[in-house]
Parts: sequence; C-alpha cells; structure tokens
Amino acid sequence: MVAITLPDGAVREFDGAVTGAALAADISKSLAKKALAVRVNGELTDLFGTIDTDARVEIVTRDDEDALELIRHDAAHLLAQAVQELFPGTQVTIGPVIEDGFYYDFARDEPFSTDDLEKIEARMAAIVDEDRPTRKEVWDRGDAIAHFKDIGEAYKAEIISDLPETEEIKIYFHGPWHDLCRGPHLPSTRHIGKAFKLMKVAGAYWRGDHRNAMLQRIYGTAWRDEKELKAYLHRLEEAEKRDHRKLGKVMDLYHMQEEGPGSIFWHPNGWTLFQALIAYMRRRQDEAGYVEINTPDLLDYSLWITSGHAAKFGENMYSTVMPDERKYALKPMNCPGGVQVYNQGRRSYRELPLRMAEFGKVHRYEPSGALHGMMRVRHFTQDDAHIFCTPEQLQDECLKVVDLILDIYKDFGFEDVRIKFSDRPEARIGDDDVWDKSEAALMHALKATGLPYGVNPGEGAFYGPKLEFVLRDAIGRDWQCGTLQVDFNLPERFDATYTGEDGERHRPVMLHRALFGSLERFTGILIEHYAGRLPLWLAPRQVVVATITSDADAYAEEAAAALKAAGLRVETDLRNEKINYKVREHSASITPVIAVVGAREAEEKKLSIRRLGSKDQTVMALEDAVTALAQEATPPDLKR
RNA sequence: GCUGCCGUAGCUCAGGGGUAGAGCACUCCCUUGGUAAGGGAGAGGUCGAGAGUUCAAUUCUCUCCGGCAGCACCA
Repeated sequence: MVAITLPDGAVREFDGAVTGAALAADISKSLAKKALAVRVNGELTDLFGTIDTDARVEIVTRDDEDALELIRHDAAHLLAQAVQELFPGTQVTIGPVIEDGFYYDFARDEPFSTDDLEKIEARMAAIVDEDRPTRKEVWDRGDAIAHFKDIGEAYKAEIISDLPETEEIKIYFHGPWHDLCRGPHLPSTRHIGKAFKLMKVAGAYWRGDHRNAMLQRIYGTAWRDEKELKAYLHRLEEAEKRDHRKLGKVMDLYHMQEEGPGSIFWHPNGWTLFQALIAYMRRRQDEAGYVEINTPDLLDYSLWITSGHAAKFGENMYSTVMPDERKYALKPMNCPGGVQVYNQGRRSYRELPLRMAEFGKVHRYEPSGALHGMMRVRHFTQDDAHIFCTPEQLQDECLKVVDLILDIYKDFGFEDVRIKFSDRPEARIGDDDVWDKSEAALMHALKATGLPYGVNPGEGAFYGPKLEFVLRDAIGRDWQCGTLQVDFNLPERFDATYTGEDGERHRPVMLHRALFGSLERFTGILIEHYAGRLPLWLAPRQVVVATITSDADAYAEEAAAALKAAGLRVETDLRNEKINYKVREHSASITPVIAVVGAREAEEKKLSIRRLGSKDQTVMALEDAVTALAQEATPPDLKR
C-alpha cells in the first residue's frame, strides 16, 4: 500500500508502486495531459518514475516555475540531438541549464556558422513535432564507458569514468538518441514546445580549463510560451540600449581608439562625472578619518618582487629596463607605494589606525579578450586605501569599512548589495597560521555586521582573504565593486612596524579596501544603471538654456550666469535653430534640464523648465529655478 | 590569450574584382521659428595596416592591428 499526500492535503492510496503519470491520471484527465514531472518529497523527478513509498507529491505542469528548468534541460538535449543528426561525427560533452536558457558544448573540427544555427533550430522544431518519448535506463558503469567509447563519444566516456563510484549511471533516451544525464526530463519532446531560440556560438574550454581543448558552445534560450520568449528578447534589446559604450558616445563622455587598446580618452563630459565621483569620495573619506596620499606611477621593479606581485602577475605588468639599467614597472597596485609612505619614520601605536587613501591609477596588461568598454580596461583609477592598525583594532576597522561602503552605495541608488567572502587560494604567500588569523578576523567582522553573505572558496587574493561587494543594477545584473582585504603578509614582507605601548616593535595589520573599486568601471555601471539618466548631481551637463529667438540671447546669458553662480553646470544654446530642434538634440544627448527662454521669459525674468523624459513645462521665476535646481544638484552627502 | 564573427565618411550603416554611396553630424546661405528634425548648397574617405593572387584589389588569400560575443583571466 502506497499513500500519496497531495499539496491540498488529500491522500490517495494505491495498491503498490505508482508512477507520476498514473497518479496524475488518477486525479484528473486534464491533469494527466498537462503533467510534466513530479515533485516527490520536494525532489523533482520524472513523470514516468515510480513512487514506491508513502510520499508527499506535487504534479508539476507548465504553469509551474519548475517547468522552465525542465524545458531548458530538455531543450539542451534537443539541441544535441539535432546537431548530431545534422553533423554526424560531432561529439557531445555537457549541456546544462543556465539563467534564461541553456547551452551545449560540442567537439567538432568544423566551426558552426550562423546559418548552421538556423538549420539546427529547424531540426529541433521537427524533433519536437515527432514527439519522441523519453525513457530512462540505469547502466553498469563499465558497460556505459565501453558503449560511449565504442560510438566515438570520448568526452562522455571520460565524464562517466570521473563520476563517483556511488553514482548511478543514468542514460536518458529521447527516441533512439541517448545521453548520460542526471535527469529529470519531460515525458516526450513535444512537451518542450517551440518557444526556444538559439542565440550564439562561442568557444569554451573543456571543463573550463584553458589548458584543455576548446569546444564549440551553442547558447539557446527557452521559455514556456512564445509570449515569455518575446518578453525575454525584448529585455535583451532594452539592456543593449543601456550599454555604456553606446551611451558614452551619445553623451560624449569618452572614446577609445586603436592606439590605446583598453585605454580611455576622457572627454569633458565624462571627466566631469569622473571628478564628481572623486570629489564625493574625498568628502566621505575625509569625514571617515582618512588622509589622502599619492605615490609614484613608475617604481623600481624590486618593489613588486618584494610584494609578490611580480611572481604572480609579472606577465600582466608593464615594465621596462631604462638606460640606467634599472627595471621599472608601472604600478599595477597601489599597496607597495602605500607601505613606503607608512614606513617613513618610526610609527607609534598612537598613530593607529592610520587610514591612507589614494586615488591611484594602476596599469595592468589585461588579456585582450577581457577588455570591455570602461568596465575592464588596462589603466584605471582605484579609490584605494590602506589601513594600518593593531590586531586589536582590526575588527572595528573592518566594520567601519563595511558600514561606509554600504552607506555610499545607497547614495548612488544601489540598495541591493551582496557580500561574498573569499578565502585562501591555492597560489598564495604566507603561512597557514597567518591565513587562519586573517580569515578568522575578516569572518568575525563580517558576522558582526549581521548581513547575509556568500562564500567563494579559494577566491581570495594571494596575500589575504577578501570581502567583495556586489551591486545589483536596475535591470538585475550584478557588478563586483568594493573589496575589503585583510593582509598580515605585506606588512611582513615590507617590514612595516610600529612601537607599541610596551616600547617594543610590533607588526601592524594592513587592510586593503576600495569602495568604487575602479572609478572607470563604476562610471560605466552608473551609466547602465540609470540608462544614462543620471541624478542631477552627477549629470555632466545639468542645464542647457536654449533660446527661441535671438531676442532672448542676452537674457539667456544672464540666466545661465545665475545658474552657474549657484554651482550648476550650465550651457547655453543660442544657435539659429528652431526650439524643436534644440529640444530634440538636448533630449537625445540626455540633458536632464532644458530651460527654454523666449521673449516672454526674457520680459518676465522667468525660465520655462522642461525635464528629460517629460513634455511638461514649468514656468518659474529665474530666482526660484536657480534655488530649486541648485538644491536638487547638491550631492547627497552635502544635503544631510 | 583561445574559438567564432566583424573593420567602408565624425556617427549609424548600404555596396561590392574595373580606384565608392545614404541618413545624421559638419561648413556656408536663406529662415527668428514656443518645446523631439525648417529649406538650400557645399565639403568630407589610402574602404584598419602590410604582403600576395590578378591586366586590375576596398572587394579574393595570408599575416598583423583593433573591435564584438563567449571562454579563460581579474592583484
């Protein structure tokens, strides 16, 4: 006797083991038709699997969120079938479900072309129509390896060999085509539906390791229905419109050119925004008890040998031997410079914690494939700081940094911040007991914040564990920005000391922290987060005073001067163009405020204010407009 | 760095073995017009660079440079 408890609490009894399909049929005919899989005691399994003990069971249908996962997983298999039918000799490897879709990695000498994608899609649709039934078999491990080797699927055979001994070797069939798979799967290919689309082909390393062969990965997206698919494609289009590389042109912020791959030429508008960020951060750091320093961009290479950066990142450092036969490096990190400042003179415990900030421009020869607009460049500015403190002060300093970071992100409209803890990596410097100490200290501080966090094992810096602060932007993308690292190693390597209360020399602990991370990257993130429509205090060009006829020129200049005197970034547009033209142009270049002046405004000393994104016009007295706009353009920290 | 795709005017893009085109932007002229493109004229290109094939290359081939998408990397 098997008793099945349904979500509504009803219990159905069966004489013996029952399949999900039979259970659904027992409940209703329509449910039997709609059923895709079952959730048995919380675990998703095949509809055709048997349930042989009492259990809580839910029937999963297309309306269920779980359906997406199933559809995508089946779509990956569908893709592999279609590819192998169209391109015999292609080996399959893995094909998981990912956010918004799936992919499958293939081994084939010939590259897949964009045209091939269309053919594959068509074949996939045909297989859906064929309605191939799904079936599962459990094979003997040795037999499975021999079988896949035999049919030329070396990668599959390798995967099976590497599975833990305890793992069942499950083979899923969709018609004759079969694949090693964890499951579960839909009852047949018809249930996948046709709301799928192949998106792109790209290379990917076998097992994610660059020393391995490069496979061809085909990405696809799949949804429950056409409407969802359309919505997704529309979402992609919208995201594309926010691309900072596109908006950077529209807003005339910066450009890049062949002679400086991965390097930014800041235009006046972009530089204004950049400087607004620095000015803001300076105020916040000053308030938080930091001092600011500046250290050389070019330093003797030996400093990086001492720090350990040369050994780990030498390939990615710009360095050169000069006529004096010394080897110099453009700093890829600010920390050795910071330590040099610390090491001048004898430090006392009375000076600690010493918080030294530096807007340091660092130079890293990033791999060409990593470059991406302002987000990943070869020269960028960190809002870096190194905090030297006693071990006793460590936790409090960590907490202060976390508080400061979260508070600052709020000022930029980022409320959704995730924290990740990264511990010791494989390749590292320092003894394990030092790492034990560092990790414990950082973890302790993290826990004291009471905030939720994730753990990234082995992802710490080579000299210490770190916290990473990840922002979620307006359209749900994650960006890693701030970081806080605890470092007992570099103080040791550079022999940093302070004299304690006891008159003895002690080793300070060093915290590395950055809040924006890379100013260049943060600028890009802001642009995409706001789709270019930055809050007034950040907008490079805040107000354009545009005339309707030349009779208003003098008054326009007067109004602009008044706005400028109140600290606003203003331009005038006195050109001999129609107001329609001017409004269009300034709207298109994302100017937040257009102040239109014609004969009436000049006469009455008023401004006709038009805000970006609205057709409404507000006519205000010049004085009132100046006051209101100046107030709105005040950076958030100065409003408090 | 790896795989694939791409590189034509300032920008967005069309074209294609016989030395190039559109729209916008730019310059000049007319127009002074009340909230997303007024009209006309003009100027602007070693078709990313180099080599090869060819009577002839921007077009085909190769190498390099740069970009895009993924992967790998990210102190």
